[in-house]
Amino acid sequence: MKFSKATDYALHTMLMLAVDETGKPVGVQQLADKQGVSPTYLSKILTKLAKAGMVESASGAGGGYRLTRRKEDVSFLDIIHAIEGTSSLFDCGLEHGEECLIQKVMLEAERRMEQQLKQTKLVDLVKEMKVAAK
Amino acid sequence: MKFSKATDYALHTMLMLAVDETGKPVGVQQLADKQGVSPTYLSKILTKLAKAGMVESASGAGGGYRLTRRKEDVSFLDIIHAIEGTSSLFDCGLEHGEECLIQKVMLEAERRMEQQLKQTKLVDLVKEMKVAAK
DNA sequence: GCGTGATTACTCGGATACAAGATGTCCGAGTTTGAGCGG
DNA sequence: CCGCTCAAACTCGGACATCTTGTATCCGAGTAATCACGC
Repeated sequence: MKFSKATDYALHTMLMLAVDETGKPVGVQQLADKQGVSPTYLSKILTKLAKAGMVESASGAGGGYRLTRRKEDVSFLDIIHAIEGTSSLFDCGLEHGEECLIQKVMLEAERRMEQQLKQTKLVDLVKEMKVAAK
Repeated sequence: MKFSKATDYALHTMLMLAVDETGKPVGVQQLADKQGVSPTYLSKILTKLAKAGMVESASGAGGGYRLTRRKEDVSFLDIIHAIEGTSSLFDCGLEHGEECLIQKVMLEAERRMEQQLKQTKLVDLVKEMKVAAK
């Protein structure tokens, strides 16, 4: 029960893209270097983000990745769901007739966490970073 | 990023022990049957719960497990921590000078979930079950 | 009736097997940019 | 100066290799209750 490193990379990558102001695509190489990951692996993660429609790729020389959606609209939860999947964290494997009370409690707890992650957008962190940089 | 089945078993097991009124130890065999798990595996989980001090074992014939703490005092979080460990769900592997803003957001989200899990006690479910049984 | 020993019903812990998922690498193929070169 | 070709710099996707973790089983050892037997 831990978030995967892939999620870690994805979040940091998205943040880097959000910080970038140029509008030009950023190369995988560059993104990978800053995080100390191999470019090949990171490109896998980016493929997932692309399939989720959060990012688009430009191939060829000078190519790379760029956000498709506005950074005001991309939440942490979106990114996490793109990498980890959207299924709930807890499954009650038992088949005791009625609905499982334990399951209900767990889902409610999960919902609280997701609520927090959904309301935090990329732009929030970008702003914080600019403030700190002053 | 999912809760393990072991956690599922642990929660259900603890609930069964909490429901039991006799005060006599309940055998692993019996607990395992109700959940469709092998007794050997379940005993492993119970060992963890025992080390966490939530449960005590009585060996020999007629032996089994029994709660040590009052069911008013045992929260979901206690049980989950006993099985999954207490380390946080997210680690920022990067070493970017300052503290990681992403990490902060993730920890806050996790904290929300844990707060919910901490305030839900075994006794709450026991009561609900009794109401439903009427 | 009473102690003593054997049997039975349990838990305990370690060692081991197995499977799945996370992590990471390699390679071949397609695409765009830009430079070089010839007309 | 224009257009063509070619090389370089990229991404894309699949196929592997590896490592860790979760899941599960097996077995030998210890322990308590119960039963049987002999005194």
